[in-house]
Amino acid sequence: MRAGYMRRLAAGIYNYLPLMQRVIDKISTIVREEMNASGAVEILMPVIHPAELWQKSGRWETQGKELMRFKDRHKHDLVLGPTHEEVVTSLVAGELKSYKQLPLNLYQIQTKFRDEIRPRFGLMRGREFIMKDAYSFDTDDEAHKIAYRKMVDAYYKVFDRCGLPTKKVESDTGAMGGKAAHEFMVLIDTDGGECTILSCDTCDYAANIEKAEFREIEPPEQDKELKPIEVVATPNATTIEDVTAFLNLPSHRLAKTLLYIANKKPVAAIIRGDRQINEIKLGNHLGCLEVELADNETVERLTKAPVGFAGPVGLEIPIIVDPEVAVLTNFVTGANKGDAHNLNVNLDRDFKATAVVDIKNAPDGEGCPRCDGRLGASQGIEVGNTFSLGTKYSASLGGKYLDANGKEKPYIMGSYGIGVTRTAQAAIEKYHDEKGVIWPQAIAPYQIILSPLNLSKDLQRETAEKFYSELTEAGYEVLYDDRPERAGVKLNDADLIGIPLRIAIGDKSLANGKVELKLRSEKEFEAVEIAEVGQKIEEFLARAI
RNA sequence: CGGGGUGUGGCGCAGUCCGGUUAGCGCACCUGCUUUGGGAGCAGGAUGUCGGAGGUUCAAAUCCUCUCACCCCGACCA
Repeated sequence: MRAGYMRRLAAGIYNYLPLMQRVIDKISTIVREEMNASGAVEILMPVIHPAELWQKSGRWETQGKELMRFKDRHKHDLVLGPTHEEVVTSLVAGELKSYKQLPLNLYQIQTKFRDEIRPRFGLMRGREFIMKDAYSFDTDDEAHKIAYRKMVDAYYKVFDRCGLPTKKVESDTGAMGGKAAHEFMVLIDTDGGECTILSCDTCDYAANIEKAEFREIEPPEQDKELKPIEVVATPNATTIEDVTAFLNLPSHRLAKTLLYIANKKPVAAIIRGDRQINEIKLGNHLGCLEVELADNETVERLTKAPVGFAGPVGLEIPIIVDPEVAVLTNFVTGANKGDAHNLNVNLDRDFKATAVVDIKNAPDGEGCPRCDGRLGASQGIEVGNTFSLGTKYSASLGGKYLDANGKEKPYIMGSYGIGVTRTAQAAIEKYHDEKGVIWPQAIAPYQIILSPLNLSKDLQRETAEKFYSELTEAGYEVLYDDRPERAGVKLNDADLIGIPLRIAIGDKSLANGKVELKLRSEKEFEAVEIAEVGQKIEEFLARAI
């Protein structure tokens, strides 16, 4: 980053320079305070994990290539920890034997590793990042709910204190497993978000697009009577746009057939032409973590037609149909023949569905699944997540306690993450202008930047030095720009690094016994009598984000 | 994983097609003088295994082979 906060060392791996280190420290402190207040206890676990733990939980396989693996000199498989469910469970399994020792919540703040397929967006998706991870252990679901609630409350407080109001949304559990999950999203107006969320305009339903459901919708206006199937020539029309244009039909009267490879077997997914496939929903239905679009060769082998003309009629592989398609009549599909489509296709009469399940992204503007409201899409950055894990890890890693009746039971667990470096990045993304960053004061590296505009003038230098010692004495964090640079350089740099309050000391105001206070978030400065600066600082900072 | 691209002082680039003096330029850096309220001017100076290995050649940043690293796009198209 240009402002001197960090430097890239390798793809997705960064050095944090002094300013960023202070920001990380501020965020960590807030996180620590709120975690401690919620009753969680800080520990520190190793970065390197033995592969056995990951093999026991099954994530050695399911985490796939994202897991950083290596071997030591004895050829033992080791892992650089991306998260610590396995380690914490095995730790607690050795310590906790009685229900009297529960509930328990352990957390740590530490560097994590994920070998992202494609690191990008700086700290958004790095291969190495700092995360706070907490793990709760409870006797039963009721107790777990209380622990979960506490974490959620603590998360709202953490992000509010950081100046980043968040929205809690439902999310997919992914490779983490377990029962339910939420993500904490910072909403971004511009297009800086890394994922799309849908939220209801009436109730508090909100979900990641990976997970979002919506109310069943009415089928579009269409024929009541089933017409016989008809093959039409559609030369070179391989995309939905081509076919709608060629046949002069709306795209929602078309059904697109996508061929996937799931667990090494082909499967067809059929959704309306105007919808987008949701591979996570499809994968969840099929019971696998990753589904992959079939390559062109496979498509041609299965459909006996070039890519672009796939259809369900005559396909001899499992066919998953989206409910929106199931209610269509006389729709259009590929004909499994080059340059041809089928008209008037109907489910059940012309082909059988292996399953009818929701496998599409929830479209913008559709009905909320919980109330009469409408869903709207917005961009967000995920800064925290919470998972109800059930007994997935405790059962596989021997995490058991004795209950009041002397019976052995696995703990009910939860896992809770806050991306510390990503929170910093989210703040930058949310609060910046063309000149640079505008930090919320709670996580700014310094509260005040002191900028004497010409250090070669004795009066300016002496005034600045006096301010620096007095303000520091008074408990403010002050960055003193004592570089012998020109005024323009210093003022631009001050804007760039985004310290909330700037005190400029220059001849113009100093001649009247004044210095200039300016908030980074505001346009105008105010010349203030030197004697009144202390009081004015309070007023200014109270106004800042 | 597929496609494209780039590696040359600290940073950004030119030179490569068509091999041939001492490998240039801008910014940054150092010294001096002037300047000093929104990214200063002049003068002088330092800085390079041309990503790496091998090869062709009298001669390689330049041609050939291999390799490494990084960046961008795609992998939500049927």
